[in-house]
Amino acid sequence: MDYLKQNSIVIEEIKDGIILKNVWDFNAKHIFECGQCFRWDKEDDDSYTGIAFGKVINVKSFKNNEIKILNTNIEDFKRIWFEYFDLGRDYSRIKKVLSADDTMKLAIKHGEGIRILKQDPWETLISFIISANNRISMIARSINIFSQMYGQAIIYNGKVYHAFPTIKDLSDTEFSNIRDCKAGFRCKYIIEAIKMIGSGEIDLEKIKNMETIEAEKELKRIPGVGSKVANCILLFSMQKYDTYPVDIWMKRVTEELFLKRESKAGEISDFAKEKFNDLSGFAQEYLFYYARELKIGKE
DNA sequence: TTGCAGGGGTCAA
DNA sequence: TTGACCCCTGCA
Repeated sequence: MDYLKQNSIVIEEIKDGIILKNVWDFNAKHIFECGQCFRWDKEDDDSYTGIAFGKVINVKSFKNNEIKILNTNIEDFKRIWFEYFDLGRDYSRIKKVLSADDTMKLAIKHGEGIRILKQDPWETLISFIISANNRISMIARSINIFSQMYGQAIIYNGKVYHAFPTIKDLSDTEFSNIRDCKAGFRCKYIIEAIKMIGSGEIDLEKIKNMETIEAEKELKRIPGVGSKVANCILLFSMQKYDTYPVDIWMKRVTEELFLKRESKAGEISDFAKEKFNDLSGFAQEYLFYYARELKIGKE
């Protein structure tokens, strides 16, 4: 099953942006705070301003299934944001299937508006290398500094933002001051990753077209990329929904809600594969958000 | 004020 | 299987 659906979204152009109507299963807070992305900041009006694919936009979701996106137009929506927000997928159906399990039903209730973004694989790779044994606020900060150092400046509302640097932006860089981005021991991994992608030794587009198992193996050739980071890249930027990234939170929540015992990382991903199959990635996101909201497993 | 644990893992021994 | 690893925050 592919869970795709006929799109019934109505697009209306307004001054500085667009309004989308008939958008189901979309909650900005759930989407931007479920751990999949690091470049979206909450504003005072509960909207989120973020940077992706070299653009800055502001997104606000409303209870009546309307979404307002500022600093964009219909053309960019069709070209970039429709796919980025995975608007062609029927999350209602996914939730219905997963809700056959009572525990999942409860978790989904907390994050009912989660959607898995289709992010840029290159940016996702570097971002999740930085995420290893790190805190969210620190990860976001490092990515921001890294972007300021090497990425293109974008002005929006009188404020300067920086696009995540493309591999081209980095081609002649020395990286003598890479440590300024405060990524600590991960800096050496970042440099190695840049070299491997830049030289073509690793081809992310090719990996995206591989089967999940092969793709994970290939990603793990990059230093700083282990199982968890590889699975995040696969899920958040390569549409491999049969993945179940296991970090400390997923270990806690899976043990507490399903396995009812201590277990190893391998056991947890085996369990997920068995139980959720090709919806593992979606289940993972609902559970992750639920676990963090309720601090499950953390005494 | 200082000191120490620990955080959305990975690597090397 | 285990400890080190940058950097920073929270808390004693």
